[in-house]
Amino acid sequence: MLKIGDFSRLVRVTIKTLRHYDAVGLLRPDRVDAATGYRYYSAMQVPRLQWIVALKDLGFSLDEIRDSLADGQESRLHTALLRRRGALLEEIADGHERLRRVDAMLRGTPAGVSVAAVVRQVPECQAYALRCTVDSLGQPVEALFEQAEAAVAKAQARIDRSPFLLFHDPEHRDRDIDVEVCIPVADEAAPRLTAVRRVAGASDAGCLTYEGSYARTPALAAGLAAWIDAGGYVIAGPLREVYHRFGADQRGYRLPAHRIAATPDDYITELQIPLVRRDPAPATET
Amino acid sequence: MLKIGDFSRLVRVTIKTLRHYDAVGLLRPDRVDAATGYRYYSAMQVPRLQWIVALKDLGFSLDEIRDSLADGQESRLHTALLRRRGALLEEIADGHERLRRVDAMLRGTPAGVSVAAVVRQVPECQAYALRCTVDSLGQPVEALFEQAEAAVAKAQARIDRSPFLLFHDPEHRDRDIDVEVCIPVADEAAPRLTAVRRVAGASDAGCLTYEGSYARTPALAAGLAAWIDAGGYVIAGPLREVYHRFGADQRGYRLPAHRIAATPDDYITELQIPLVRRDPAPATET
DNA sequence: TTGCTCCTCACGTCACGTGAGGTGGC
DNA sequence: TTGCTCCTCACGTCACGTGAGGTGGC
Repeated sequence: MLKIGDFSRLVRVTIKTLRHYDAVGLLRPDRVDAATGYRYYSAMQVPRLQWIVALKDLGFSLDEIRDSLADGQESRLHTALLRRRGALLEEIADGHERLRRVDAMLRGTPAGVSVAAVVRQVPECQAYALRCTVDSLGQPVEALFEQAEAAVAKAQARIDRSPFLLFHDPEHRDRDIDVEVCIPVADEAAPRLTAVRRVAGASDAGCLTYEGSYARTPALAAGLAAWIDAGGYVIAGPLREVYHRFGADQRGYRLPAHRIAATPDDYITELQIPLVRRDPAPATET
Repeated sequence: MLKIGDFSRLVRVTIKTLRHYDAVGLLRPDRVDAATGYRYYSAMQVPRLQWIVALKDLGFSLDEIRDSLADGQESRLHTALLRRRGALLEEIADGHERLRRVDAMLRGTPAGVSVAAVVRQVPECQAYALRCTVDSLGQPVEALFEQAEAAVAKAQARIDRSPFLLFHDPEHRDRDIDVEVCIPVADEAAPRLTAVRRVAGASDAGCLTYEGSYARTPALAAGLAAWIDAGGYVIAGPLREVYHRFGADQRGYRLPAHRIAATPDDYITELQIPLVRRDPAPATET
């Protein structure tokens, strides 16, 4: 019989932890003195505690450990280990993904550059999409959006996600701008619509959200371009203009109220540009 | 100006989280109505929140994020990202190590085998070591331990870790057993002693702790051998017998009281055998 | 007016760590 | 007897989530 301090030294687990395992029923002392409350452990309990420590190091919760080590449940332990194996593979993949992102951010934030735009991931989505060459960004684009919203509304495919405009033209020549109007739709609604396609996301996109009328866009787009260049990035896909909150004059759409702005001052718009690093080498070696 | 619900939808962050960020001072609303307490956000706050989300996804704590995003502290962000990069590399290495261990445990616990012994890591250590060929495990080994403990005590190098005996003989022929007596010593004490060496650890060792006299050892060692075989392991190094608590008859040693057993019934001993998997292929593919 | 949104407590989560304040055992 | 060990609350950590109970605004 070992007092808690002796057992603690033997297995190199703190007294507090042993008391906690007693409290949650994970490892009960062999005997507890009724008068003093002193806990007495047996050396026979060492293997069980070693299992607990080993499983905890693998990332199991104490509840999972209790279940896995239940008497007569060896097969549970086996399946729990298999599940954990899968989870570990995912964690490792996540780690690589984070490493990629931290490297991207290191490139995007050379010490001293102000934090105006953000590099982040933009998810892939499914959208009702109309691509067209237009001669101006005003009325023709608006007409395309009204047409698209009408089709989506008719199919009851509208979801509460912001519509956006893709600029396929790398250079904005004054005439003949190649744009694509996109309305995100629900996956299950796709069969009811023609002209639905998957719009690719971007693992790194420079993003800039602003409030107010579209008159601000050109200046902000120029600022974003400068920021991209200063951050060591190169543009890797079409610019996307995302309309988070927009004109209520377009009444044909059935939209939730929070999507509708009463005046252009209340518009909320986001510019997103897919990026890749100019120099593909990692920022620092360890 | 956006009410919290609108801002929440815009940035896809829950209202609860936004309130929490307000409470901890990470992202204060642009304006708070004094009468109603309503929070109002501006679209200008979107980039900051996107930074917060991006850094949180990388594993930063909210405190670290607040520091990293402090005005005029762009260099802090840069150094924080560099630190995080190093931490991520470590996390990935840990993930691989855990994966290796979970595979080892999957091999060590075929469904249905009872959990008597444990596969775990045994750390490397520095020890005062006397290697000798003896003709029995009784008196000659005891004499070696007394000699070693005396030397260690004289150099004041004793630390509170269990001494152990290594069996270099793969087969225990009746005569001429090649054993090594080891007393762990502190790193900084090494120069004051001759016969100190680094004793290698094992990344996977079959471990079995028991209480009582050494008469139990042969039966338990045989059981351990059977368990190893059933688990698909092969012995990969010398057996180690670790004396966690042992005879008080050896009075020459200056030991903490919890190391000394009054009777052989109170001895606590552990058998450890380095192992490798018989079949080096992973247990399961995902 | 109804229903929706917003508010502020207060408590729960997870695996313990950190005292406070008191007692048993050599 | 002193000092060491052990005990039981009770609260803190971290980043929110989950109600409870109540109110503002269209």
